[in-house]
Amino acid sequence: MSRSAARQARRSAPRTPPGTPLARAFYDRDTSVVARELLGAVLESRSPDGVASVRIVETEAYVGPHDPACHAAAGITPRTKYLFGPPGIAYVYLIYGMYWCFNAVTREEGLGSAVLVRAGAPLAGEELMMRRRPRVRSRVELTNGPGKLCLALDVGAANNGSWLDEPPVRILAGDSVPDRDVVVTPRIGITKAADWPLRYFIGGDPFVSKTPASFPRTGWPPALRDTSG
DNA sequence: ATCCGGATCGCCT
DNA sequence: GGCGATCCGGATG
Repeated sequence: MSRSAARQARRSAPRTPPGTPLARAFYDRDTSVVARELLGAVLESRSPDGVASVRIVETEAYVGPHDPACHAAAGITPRTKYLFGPPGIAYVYLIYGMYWCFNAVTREEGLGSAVLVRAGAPLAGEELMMRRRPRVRSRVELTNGPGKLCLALDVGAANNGSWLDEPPVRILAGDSVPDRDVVVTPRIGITKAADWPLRYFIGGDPFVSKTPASFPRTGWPPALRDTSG
């Protein structure tokens, strides 16, 4: 192991063992860091129909009231109530009157910041997810978007405000994704703060919702480059 | 491959 | 009255 690799390993010190829920303290940190570190984690939903889970491959950070694209910028409403709740709960909201979007609330209670989970790769319960999305023809359409993900996992209003370390919807530690595989770009589908680079995805993963024709392999954090050696 | 409109609810001006 | 952190189906190069 090289000197820099050893440094790297030490910096990412106490990893949660794969398959165990991420601790509530995991979410009580800078929202962009949480967004980055949720890549590779497992989003799992349990229902009477069975268990379904995905490996998270795409996230976006919505960093608080100073972020014009964040729902927190409009203040507390019945709809955004849980966005302002404690870190480690779900914020699930209805978009376009029709689809649900799933977020993990971050940082301190009352700030109003969260990570949108935009896409995942099926791990368990793929048949169940297919049954929930009968019109889907190809495998990637199952979970390659925030609304699709919620349909496949049956995430909706009932999960709003619930803790993410407890069923029915949990986030579990998964494999760690190396910086060289992480791509950072502006968030998509928004018009305000459209150039803020707060979207994170695993480069080349087929389940990413929209992959640019070419994207920088900047890794993460963008400024960190190993110049030793 | 890309563009467009429709569906439909919460909250804004 | 309008605009979304979207998805789907249909029309068009």
